[in-house]
Amino acid sequence: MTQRKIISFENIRVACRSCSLNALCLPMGLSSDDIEKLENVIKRSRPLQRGEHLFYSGEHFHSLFVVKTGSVKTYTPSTEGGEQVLGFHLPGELIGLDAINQNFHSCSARVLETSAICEIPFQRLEELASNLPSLQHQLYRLLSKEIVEEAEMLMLLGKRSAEERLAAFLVSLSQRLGKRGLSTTDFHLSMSRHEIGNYLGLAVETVSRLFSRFQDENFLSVDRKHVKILSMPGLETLAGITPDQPSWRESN
Amino acid sequence: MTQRKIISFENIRVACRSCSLNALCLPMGLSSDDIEKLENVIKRSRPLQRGEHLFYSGEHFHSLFVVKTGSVKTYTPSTEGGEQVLGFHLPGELIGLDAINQNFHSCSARVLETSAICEIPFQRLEELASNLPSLQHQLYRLLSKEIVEEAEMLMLLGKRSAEERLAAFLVSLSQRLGKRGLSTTDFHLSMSRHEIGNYLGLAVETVSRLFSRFQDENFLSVDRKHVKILSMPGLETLAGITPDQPSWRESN
DNA sequence: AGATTTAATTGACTGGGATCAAGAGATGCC
DNA sequence: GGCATCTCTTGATCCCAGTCAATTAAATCT
Repeated sequence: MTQRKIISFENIRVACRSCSLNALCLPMGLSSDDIEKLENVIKRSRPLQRGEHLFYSGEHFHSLFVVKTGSVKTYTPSTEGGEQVLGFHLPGELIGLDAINQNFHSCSARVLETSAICEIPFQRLEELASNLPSLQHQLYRLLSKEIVEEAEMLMLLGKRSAEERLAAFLVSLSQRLGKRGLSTTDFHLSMSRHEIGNYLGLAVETVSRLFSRFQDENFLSVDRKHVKILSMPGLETLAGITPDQPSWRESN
Repeated sequence: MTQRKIISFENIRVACRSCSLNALCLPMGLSSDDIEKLENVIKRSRPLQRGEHLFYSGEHFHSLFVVKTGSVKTYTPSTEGGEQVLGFHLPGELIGLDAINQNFHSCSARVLETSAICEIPFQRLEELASNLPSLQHQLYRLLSKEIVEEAEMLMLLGKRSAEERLAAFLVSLSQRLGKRGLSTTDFHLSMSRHEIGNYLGLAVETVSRLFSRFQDENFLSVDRKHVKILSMPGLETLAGITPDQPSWRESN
């Protein structure tokens, strides 16, 4: 079930230039020449199955990872089997940035469904970035973006009600799927109710009850892990989204 | 009260090499030569008074800031006067990393007491980092460190009780003061109860009650903003600190 | 296909912490 | 100095969401 990690017996050369994610992913905004140099550094391994880990908390840090297809959750295992889910990661998202600090991973990363993953040896990336200012800047940006997103999450956990949290989660997920060319109103949840609750600081039962209520109130229809959003404006209102948010929040 | 920002009419050259913080701050681990190059980039302005801002949310990003003396809080102002406090920053800590992402500050930074601040124009820092791999790495590390710290905060807000939150806050503050050569058991809180509560996702009244209770139970004595910790082990227990934490959490 | 385990839903109850309210100190302002 | 404002403390009450418990529905195993 929780098998050991990537055995890269087959390091396929990655072609970022022909990858549909390159507008969202690390190569975002780089020149074609620079992307080519980046490709030489990136490795791709066999697909991982649900339950496999990219890395474990405490493990030595050597690579960052990017989801190519599928989804991944990151979490900090706490003593006594408990855990705190830190995030759910969709295609194009970079994982492992927390590990640069101490050369150890401070969280674990587990695949939620069969997923293809790109691996980026950090030292080689760092060397490359020294010579490519635009890549260096892109890396700073991605680190900074993670900080901003976690800060938004702090706000959610510190100030918002259960209803606002789940609504905000669904709206945010919908937007992220949209950026990847998928439906914003009709999608599949790759994580369990338990994991959603853990992520949002809520009990499973609360999450379940809220799904039922959102359905009763015709904001969405839910069948097991399949969600159809029926009223996005309604959900946004529940999420307490203030439409005065400046446009710079929209990016990537 | 909320005056506009730093008017650097007097850009004193900063001498990081003779600054007592250089073991904690940006220069950490750099060679003396590299620190000298860094000094050429850093500006210092007149001291700021309580209530003045380093920057406001939404403002254009040009510089990072480091607290030299005093303390600063960062927060995201939300609609209707509410706010979420994101952090309290002590000498040697870098502020503004969230702004790299979008070239806008996504939070505001306000001085809690008269403070000296070093300003680091980011573009010049970035250029310098391209040529100094150790500085480049240090920057990645500091960004990563912020991510780890926010993740720890997510855990606190998502899973811990009010008692655990306040105890953890005090233990953490004590440790950070200790690293700066100050007393770990006897210190002054530069922030209000309200700000502590906001930061920890608690009501002011809850914070106040907990201070009283911790005092009744002889874990500490508190007089207004002055705190004396009487039983650090006791507080650590309240904080739910598992002493099995590996040593790599201890750094900086 | 049937047995076992795990995930999800729903109901009943409880409690931690928010909210409301009042009073006591501080601090700032003419 | 004295009035006003803001901060902090303490008490009383309430309610949101957690916990406990039971049922149903899926997924996994053999």
